[in-house]
Amino acid sequence: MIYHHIALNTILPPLTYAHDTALPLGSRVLVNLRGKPQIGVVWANHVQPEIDVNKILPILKIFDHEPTLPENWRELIDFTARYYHYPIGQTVFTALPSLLKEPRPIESPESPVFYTLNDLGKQQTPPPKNHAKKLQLWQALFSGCLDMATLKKIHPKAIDLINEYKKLDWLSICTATTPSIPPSQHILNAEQTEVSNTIQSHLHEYQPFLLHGITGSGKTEVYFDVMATVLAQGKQVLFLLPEINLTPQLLARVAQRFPDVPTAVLHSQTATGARGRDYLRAMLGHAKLVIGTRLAVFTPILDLGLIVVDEEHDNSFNQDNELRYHARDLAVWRARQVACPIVLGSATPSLESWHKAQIGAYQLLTLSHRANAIAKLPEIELVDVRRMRLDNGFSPQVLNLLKQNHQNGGLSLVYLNRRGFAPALFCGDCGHTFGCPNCSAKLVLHQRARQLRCHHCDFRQPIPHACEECGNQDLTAVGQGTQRIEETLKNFLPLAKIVRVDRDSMHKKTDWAHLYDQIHAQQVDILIGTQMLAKGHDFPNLNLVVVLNADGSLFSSDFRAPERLFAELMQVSGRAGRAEKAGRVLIQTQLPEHEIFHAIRAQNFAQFATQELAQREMFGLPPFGFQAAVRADALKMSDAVDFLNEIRDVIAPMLPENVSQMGAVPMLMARLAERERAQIFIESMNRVALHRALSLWEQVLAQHRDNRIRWHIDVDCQEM
DNA sequence: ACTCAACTTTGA
DNA sequence: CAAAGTTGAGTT
Repeated sequence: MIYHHIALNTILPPLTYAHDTALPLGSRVLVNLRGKPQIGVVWANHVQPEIDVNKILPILKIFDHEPTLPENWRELIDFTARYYHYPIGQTVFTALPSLLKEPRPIESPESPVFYTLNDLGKQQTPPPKNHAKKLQLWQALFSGCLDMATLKKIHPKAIDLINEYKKLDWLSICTATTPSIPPSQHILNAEQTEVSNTIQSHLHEYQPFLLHGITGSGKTEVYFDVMATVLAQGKQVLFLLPEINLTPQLLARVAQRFPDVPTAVLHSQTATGARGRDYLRAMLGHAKLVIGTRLAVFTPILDLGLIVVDEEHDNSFNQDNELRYHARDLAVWRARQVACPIVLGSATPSLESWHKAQIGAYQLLTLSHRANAIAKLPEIELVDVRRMRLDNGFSPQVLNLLKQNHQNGGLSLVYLNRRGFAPALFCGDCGHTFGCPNCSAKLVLHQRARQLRCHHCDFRQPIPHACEECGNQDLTAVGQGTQRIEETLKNFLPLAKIVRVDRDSMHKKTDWAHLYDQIHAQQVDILIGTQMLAKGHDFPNLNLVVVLNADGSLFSSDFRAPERLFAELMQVSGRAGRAEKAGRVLIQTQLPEHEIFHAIRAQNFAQFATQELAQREMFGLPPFGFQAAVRADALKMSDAVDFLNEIRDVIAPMLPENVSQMGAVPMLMARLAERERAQIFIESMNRVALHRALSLWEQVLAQHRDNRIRWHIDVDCQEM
């Protein structure tokens, strides 16, 4: 009997099961767990059983005929589980697409077949010119080796023609091919060429690059130029991007630049079947280009030659529930594992990556000019609103400019990172504000839906007519949300076509396509939007950006708040002036003297980063020190706090040197979904020591089980 | 003797 | 974690 460790979807380490032969590691199997059949993955074989061999159950079913999950993927999972202090089995299950978690065999995708004209075929007369598509197809077969999907794109009846040519014995058929990469239509400028060449001189080794390129500097063209080389060598490329919203745009560009490259797309909204299929295509090496959001970092890839992480500073790469991982950091680990280059690109890099570039761990590459030579960086002006009477959140100056720009036929963007109508409802008599019953957040007024809503737990209630406390009927909406801004502007500029873009107005993919059509047809005068609109979108005519109420976050106690604000403001400013029209940016602020605005006005990331890193170094904060949070939640805050402090005191005497533990404190968002949350920070200048301390916490937490309290560990936590 | 929910243990 | 086992107060 051979004993195996099988990774299962539990918090337990892989469990022991028996089979009469040794099964290959990474096989999918079916085993009984507590009498119920469950899918598992073979994690080790020939193991010495640690429990009574009579209790060991047989493996019920082996999905042989299926390709096994490769060794480097299993190493990635092992590392992820270890680094983020999360059970292996559950890590496996977050890394697998649902198709592979189903207890039935999967048909692995057929090796794609490629067609090309053989010598006999090439001697034939091409189809006549009046059959344009037929001729195109013939030419494609003459010069390249293509699969059916690509051929169908050229000519919808490709199947019939191929069968006809096959009968005539004009074709040769091959099963593996390096895709043909047509030469780029786009000519890189000197700076882009230099950056691309630098990356390409490190193609077969582990080398992380931090590509710092200002907005509109053409980072994507650089990625594509390097990708072309890697793909032409037959190697695969993993391309990560922060949001699903951005995939269609990128895919369109990919389809144009790499029409013949088989591509896999992996994000949470790709359908189960398609995602499973693309996962396998990447794993078997059929898909050469693998594009996706953070979860795509777990895709097994047969022959990885390059990783690109676009907008590497973006927080969407961080998963903040269940398995709390950072896809950018795991991507760097993968690059090292397979010895390939990785390009982290951003206009406002994370201070972690910037610091690594400063100390030489990453190679810094810079794009300092806009790719479109006519496009100028926008001018950024601050509007000091401290002593100003604002009209529904607008300074007179800003309203004037919006009016002017509309009259001149320009496109404006009003940016406000707050959706809804107003962020709070306020009683003029007693000062009562309406809070969420489940969270420590104010309810946001949604005028059109006639509701108060909590943006954290989605609690909803109809708008009350009177104050809960004093019965006063005079309730006022305080502050601005995108809906209110929309209303104000519609009154102010009744002839302007105004479109609001936020989570409440954009539900479907088609909404985005529609918006793009409208903008390109110049049917929009003013866009009002949140973050959603600021990220990565390209609106050529946009020449005025207005930022309302920029500095709320500077009062926050989260040490990353300035970093986020800087990135946010650069991001949204960068939307302006992408084409020939010069761009102008106005930022309304209460804190015009704040240090951060010097760097913002100068649009100088390096200056900002230097300032900010000096601060971080002084306090031993990341990236100089390493930290993790242990969080607990309970019905009562005091239970959560006491629980954490109790465990801290148990650990204190065994704590490794140079690790420090703070006291437990309520989280910034202290109440969420009817539970109260506390956290304790564990910090060290030494990563290994920090992990030893965390393993200790894991052990002690497991011993102190208390079912009123739920807890988790968050390594390199991004939210306070 | 029996029921049900709260609490504890266990999984191979 | 989630399911099955254990316990014990409260019925019948």
